[in-house]
Order: sequence, then structure tokens, then C-alpha cells
Amino acid sequence: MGNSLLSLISGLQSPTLTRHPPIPAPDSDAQRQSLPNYRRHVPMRMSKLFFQTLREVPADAEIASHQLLLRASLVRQVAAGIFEYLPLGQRVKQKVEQIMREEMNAIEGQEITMPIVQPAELWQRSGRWYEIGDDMARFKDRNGRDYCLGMTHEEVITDLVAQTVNSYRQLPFMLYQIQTKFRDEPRPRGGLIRVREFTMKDGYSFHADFRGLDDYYPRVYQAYLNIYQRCGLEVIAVESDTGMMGGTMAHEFMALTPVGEDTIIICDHCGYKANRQVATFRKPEPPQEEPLPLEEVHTPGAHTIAELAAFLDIPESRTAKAVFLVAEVEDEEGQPREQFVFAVVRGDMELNETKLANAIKARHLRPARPEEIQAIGAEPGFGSPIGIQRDRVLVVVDDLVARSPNLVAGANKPDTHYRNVNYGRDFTADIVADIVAAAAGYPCPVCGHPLRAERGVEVGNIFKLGTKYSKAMGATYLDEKGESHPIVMGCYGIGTGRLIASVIERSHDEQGIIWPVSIAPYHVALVSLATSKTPEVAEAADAIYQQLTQAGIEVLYDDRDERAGVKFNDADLIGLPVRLTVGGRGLKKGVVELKFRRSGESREIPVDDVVAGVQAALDEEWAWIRSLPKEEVPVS
RNA sequence: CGGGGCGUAGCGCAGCUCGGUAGCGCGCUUCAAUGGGGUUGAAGAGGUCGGAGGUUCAAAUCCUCUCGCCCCGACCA
Repeated sequence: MGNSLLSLISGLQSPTLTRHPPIPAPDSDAQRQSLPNYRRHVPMRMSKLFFQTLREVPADAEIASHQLLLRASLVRQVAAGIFEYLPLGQRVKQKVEQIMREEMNAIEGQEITMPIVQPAELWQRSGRWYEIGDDMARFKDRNGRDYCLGMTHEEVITDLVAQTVNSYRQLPFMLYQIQTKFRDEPRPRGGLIRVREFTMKDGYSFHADFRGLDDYYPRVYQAYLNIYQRCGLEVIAVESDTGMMGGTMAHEFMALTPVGEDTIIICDHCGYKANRQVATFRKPEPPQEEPLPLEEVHTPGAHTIAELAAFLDIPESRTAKAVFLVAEVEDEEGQPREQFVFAVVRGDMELNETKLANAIKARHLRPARPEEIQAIGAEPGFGSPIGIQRDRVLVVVDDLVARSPNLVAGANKPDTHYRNVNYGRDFTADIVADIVAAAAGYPCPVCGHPLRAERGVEVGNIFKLGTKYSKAMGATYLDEKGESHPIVMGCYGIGTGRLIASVIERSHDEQGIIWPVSIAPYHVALVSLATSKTPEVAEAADAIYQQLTQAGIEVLYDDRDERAGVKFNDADLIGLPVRLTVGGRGLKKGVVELKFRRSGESREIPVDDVVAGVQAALDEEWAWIRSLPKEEVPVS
């Protein structure tokens, strides 16, 4: 790369630049006014482009998008989860960001820029300085003051709004930015799917009351759907966890792909869909039986539900499973303290820790250590709600277990279980709630049809925040009666890099990327097959390059002295939607070849009418994007 | 943070078991031929073998420590 960089720089400075045709003058007064000193679309010859496509797959890249981002020379990794965008990648990023900008402006968003480096004081006021662990990068300045790198901007923007807004007359409004965030993730992975430093479009809306937020929220939802469609990315929106953010409603936008980190539960019949963290399902009716007498049974070596069910020759659904956790909860004074939690779910089902955390209003959950389990009188592997030190344990029982008669459960003694355990008679709970994870095959909570599970990448979220930050940061306003109220907030985020990676995951083939025209780094790959013996081909290609550029078409002109195969392979790898091949063969017939990257369809268009032919082809690509299915915004 | 793997030229890798002057392919430079799907030949440039310490006459290779990167899991405001 060093050599090519040097030649690039020297090329820019040397008189050899003049061998290229001069940049054509703007062809209208309007253009002249809007483009005073530069051209909107920087035309590019590949002989001058800073890039290096890779034939071989970098060993560190496993998933398709990561491999292709590197091979097509869009990005380069600098450290774990930290990337640089090269010129081609930068153009994609800018196009995505421009789409986000336009859609945010369309719902009256106003763009601002907030700092990456933020004073600790703001985060101390919200409390998150103390709540957040190592994910936040912190440092001191030369005077010893504490700072952090912004992971998100609720604190900064709420402080800004608190200082600016006094009256209901100033509400509502939405501010957004496209800015770098840093989260020191424990494990970055998957190229741009999960990184530490990333660019995010984050928006925040401010309303006088919840009703105002409720009215605005669907508009953001719609704007988000517009963004994904315009980027050529199919997503599904799912309900998501509001967690400890104190909000009332949240949605995530998921790009379905097997490399995704989240699981989404979908009903094909009625359209129900939700993040697995919050998905519910219709629980089966427990058998109608009279409670039988409690009975101890020797079960040597049966540590797991599967072993237990096999040993006793009963279905797993007739067992109860104990899960021991330690939760961090707030006591009456709002101080954090650890609480031992004993969760009971039916043996054939999985505990959903998010549901559990919400049920007990816990900040964090972690698995209990064996010594902690024994300290409350339980036996790991044979845990039971019967015979534990009840006063030291918060018992949470799934509602299905509470309704199921005569289950088999542990006895808190090695190699021993109880038969005919019945809720109410043999044990009680502090809380009975749905704490079980939905899974594929379970009945839909709405219509009862079997649910399906898919993997997805979260490419955006929208969130009704409420007043958590406005209260903490003192963002209040006076209403018509002169009464003070906290401002009601929503927040809305999309990660640019993750969106780009998701597009590639869903749109590529063996040869390379297949860009949607809307975010392709250029529209047309103009491949010249000129050789030293066919200067007329080079002249024709140059002329076509000029015509297309003047017509406002974004052309990446492959004028390199390379073999046809090299150029074709690079064109496929980079994946521009339309490839135009200028060769001696076609020129003799007065045509050039136009090939669609997506469909592989190829057609010959007359040299004399190249611009029209290319424009027609690009129109088809734009039409394809508009034809993508788009979800409806649910009426809330 | 637990488990696994890997650090040797820009990229992909061999060499390490059994210490003895660092190799291959791609890419890059120059020349020639070739010229519609990664062409061919010739000649070149390029490496503190991740780092530190140790053992040894001698360390890419053996030992100790350390740093980095990838994957699985935990975590994910």
C-alpha cells in the first residue's frame, strides 16, 4: 500500500495530471451557483483511487460482510472493534447518513453535533457514571478532571435542553446528530456488526407530556422504515425490552440474518413478532389432577432435567427446574443491594432472565455461586423451593408452574427429588409471573399458531424514554398555568456501520457485494478494455466517462492497465449496480455492454446513446428498491 | 471474565516436534510478450519472526512473563 500511496500522492502533484481531460464546466447557471468550487459527485478513475482489493480472504474475517468489506477495500481494521473507512466505504457511509439526515429532517428533526468527550459531571448527575462499568472509557484531563468518551448522548442533550427550554411554547422538538460513539465492548465481533467505536445517528425528542410523545413516536417509526427501505434493507420491527431505562415502549428494527446476535420470535399466521427478551406465548393448560401426597424419591446422579425425566420415565413437562441467581436491586432508600433469587420454571422450558429482571425490578442478574446456593439451604443440581431459608430468598415462580399439579422437583439433598410437588401446599412464591422464554414451536400468544425463531441484527431502536433523564438533569418547563413539569423524552438510534454490514450480509454472492443503487459507492462501473494497441477504445471509454459524469451519473472508471479478468472481478467484488464494458468487439458494432450486478442480465446499448441506456438501467435499480416490501406502522 | 485458536513481508501460509545465516503463493516494482473473466516469462524490492527476559557457542524454533487479534460463552444502557 505504501508504494501505491506514494504514487498516488506524487501523481496528484505531478504534471501528469494534465493528461486527464479537464473537468467539464457546470452546464447550467443553477449548477454553477450550487457548486461554486467543487463538484458534487467526485468522479473517479480507478487508476487514482486509494484502494487495494484483496484476492484472498483475510484470516480474521469469518462472516461474509466482514470478508467483503475488507476484500473490496471499504474498511480496514485498526484494533479490535475499531475501523477506518477507506474512500469507497466512506462514500457508502455518507450515502447512508444522507438518507438518515433527509428522513430525520422530514419529521422536523434538527441536526446538531454533540461532543465525543464528555465531562463526568453530567454522567454523575444522571447516576450512570456509577452504574456503568468497564464499557465506559474514562480518563482524566491534565488538571485531573474526570471525563469519558460518549457511549450515548442522553446526558449531554438533556443538559442542553434543560438550559434552553423554559416554556411549553418551546415544545415539542427533535434534535439529532450523526456522531462517533465509543463503547468498550467486552467482545467486538463480526466486522462492523459489533464494534467499539462506531458512528450512530441518534435522535432525541422532547414533549410536554406523554401524549405528545405518543403522537410523535409513530412518525419516527415510519421514518425508520423509510430509511431501511431506501437503503435496500428489509427489516422487521419488533417490540423490545424497555429494561431499566424506565420507558414505556420500545421497538427494535431487525435485519434477519443467521449471523445476528438477537433472536426474534415470529408468528407467520397473525404477524406477531417480538424480541425473544420480551416475547410471550400461550401457555399450555396443565393437566387436571388432584394433588397427591408429597413423596421423596431417590434419584442418583440425576443432575439435569433430561437425566431426571429419563430416570423417572416422565416427560420433562412434569418437572420443575430451579435456577439460582443473584440480583442487584434497590432497597427502600434507593441503595443497591444484592438479593438472592430463586426462580422456578417448568423443566421443559427456559428461564428468560430479562422477564425475571423486570418482574423483580433488578438492575443486574448473575448466576449464583455454589457456595451461595448452599448458604441458603439449597443443593446445586437438586434445588428445590421446599426447605430453603425462606427469609433470605426471593422466590419467583412461573405462572405455569404455579398452576401445574404434582410436579417433580428437587429436594435440596444430593440424589433426591420430590414427587407430587404442588404450589401453595408445598411451597409459596414472593412473585408469580411469566418468566419463561418463548421458543420456536410454542403457540403464538395472539392466535395460537406455532411460533418461529429467527436470528437478527439490531439495526436501530426507538424508545419512549419518559422523564428519567429530564428529572435527573433538571429539564423542566412551565405549562400554561405556570406549573413546572419534567419534559417527556424519546430517543432513537441507528448504527451506520452495522446497517452497512447488514446490507452486505443480505445482498452478496460468491463474487462480491451487490449494492442497492441508493447506497452504492458509485452507480456505474465503467470498464475500459483498452490496450496499448487499441487507443480508440480508450478514447471511446474516456468520452463515455465524460458524458456520464456530465449527466450527473456517478461513475467509477476503471482505466487501469489491467487484464479484463482483473477488472471484471474487481467490479463484481465492489458490486456497483451497473457495469458498462467498453471493448473493441462491441465498438465495431457501435455498442457497449451493460450488465446488471443484481440479476446478471446483460444488454447491448448503442454508443451514441449511452447516457439514456445507463439512466434507464439505473431507473430499474431505483424501481427495485421502491418495490421492496415495507412494514406498516402499527396503530398504537 | 471463562473456554478454544492464532501472531513469521501488504494478504494467505510453511518452517517450530528434532535450535545452526528466514521460505512459498498472491500482491508490489522494472522489462518483454499477451490482451473480453484474476495471462505468461525474466529480473527485483520488501521481514526487529508481536514484545521482554531467560537457557545456549548459537533461538522463529526450547523455557518464563507479557501484549495483540479471532471464535464460542457470559455481558450488551
